[in-house]
Amino acid sequence: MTTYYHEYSKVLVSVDCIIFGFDEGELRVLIGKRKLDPGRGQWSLYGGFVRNNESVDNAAGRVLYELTGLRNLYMRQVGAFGNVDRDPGERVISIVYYALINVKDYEKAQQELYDAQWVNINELPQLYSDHKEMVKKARRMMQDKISRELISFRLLPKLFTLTQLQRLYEAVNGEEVDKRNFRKRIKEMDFIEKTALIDKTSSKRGAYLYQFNKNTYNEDPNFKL
Amino acid sequence: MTTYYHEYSKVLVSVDCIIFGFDEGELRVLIGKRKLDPGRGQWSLYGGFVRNNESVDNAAGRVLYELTGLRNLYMRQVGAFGNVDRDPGERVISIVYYALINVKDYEKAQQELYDAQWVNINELPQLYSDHKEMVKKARRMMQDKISRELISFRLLPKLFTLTQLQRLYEAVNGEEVDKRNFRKRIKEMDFIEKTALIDKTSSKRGAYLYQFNKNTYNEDPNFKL
DNA sequence: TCAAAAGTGTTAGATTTACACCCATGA
DNA sequence: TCATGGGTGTAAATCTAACACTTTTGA
Repeated sequence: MTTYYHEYSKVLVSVDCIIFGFDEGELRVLIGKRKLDPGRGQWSLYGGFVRNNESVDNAAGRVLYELTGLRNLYMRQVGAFGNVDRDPGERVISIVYYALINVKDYEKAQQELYDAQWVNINELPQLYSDHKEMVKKARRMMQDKISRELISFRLLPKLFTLTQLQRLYEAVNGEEVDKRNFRKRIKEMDFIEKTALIDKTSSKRGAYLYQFNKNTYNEDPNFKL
Repeated sequence: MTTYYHEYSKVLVSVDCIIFGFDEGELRVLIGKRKLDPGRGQWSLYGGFVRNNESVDNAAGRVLYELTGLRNLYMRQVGAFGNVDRDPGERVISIVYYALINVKDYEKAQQELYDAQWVNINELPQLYSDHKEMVKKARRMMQDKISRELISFRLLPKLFTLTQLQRLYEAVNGEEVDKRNFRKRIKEMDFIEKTALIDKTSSKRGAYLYQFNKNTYNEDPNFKL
């Protein structure tokens, strides 16, 4: 082992993940009860320590995989939280990520295994340490991102109705929008394609199902959901 | 010392700073030749290791102070860079910040002490490790921020001309804008105040000097420079 | 007197917002 | 038959972008 920087002290580094899901018209976050001391039993984000042989991004990917059983989730870094006393146990610098998942891809079994709960982002209980702050920052960054890049499909099933898409948009931004104006904008986006299929789960008449076409979406420079 | 997490391994954490300045119509970054091995002599950002008794933010503030002699600089976190092999010496996770400084506040003596150089952001030489990537990301974040929040005054002298402000705007965004349209927008911003003073350094006729008034600017929700 | 930067308005086009009714269906 | 969610267009208002000439003054 090299020792270039031997005079400097090392510190524990963890990753914490805000897992966003969209269900029943609500933007939700996956949280659980903390399973180790200190703070055992408190509501908390899912996290883990960064290992020697993995990048920080990979550590986050691993934690997400362990929890959800899903690989290659859409995931972005929120930033580092580094106050000296942020963790009551010992000094830990935490690097925070958010991930977007389609709740239907996430198995019940997996959820029960970790005793994970989906909670409406506006109704979060108290969370361990500075996790609430992390969620706040993640939400802001996700809002920003979702309006600039085509990522909403990560939160939706392959096929979705325009009403679902609108509700997602509203849940993310925390404000309602006009149906006609919303649909007018969507109609101009070639990468949101109407299929011939009809969904009847939420109305008697039924609503057309749409899908994203990532090929048609070539980093459209004017994209703005 | 508590030992809650004794089974997990620790790692070196550093901070690296992108210091932005604006001079002669150019957006510039402060870099220097690396003074320690490995990589001694290569162009590099300024950085330092996070100590046990300081938050990560404070570590960045300290590094900035050591280098520039200035306290309470405007500073924002860019994010964590955590690839396993990013530093050729030993594993180091780096947390990156950018800072904005008014080049006139930065003393020559201080600059010579650290052998620091202002370099046009579009003409950077090769930089140590992943520092070039850090600059790229910092620039994108700064662009975003400067158009949403009143921070440009951190890069300008107290008094400035509208042409200077426009050049700053153009240097940050990398594209020219129409003078009349720009000035029209500025005129609507109450927190940019015309003074009675005239600056004659850049033209025979002279240009009015303006100043920012932070009091008038109450987090204007519609701000968009 | 002239070169160089400062300063100043108008208009066409594009974008955004507000707004209300009919449709299809299963219960 | 009726309650429920799905679907559709137009007009006014606002915002954005393009564009050119006059002023001042030191060299």
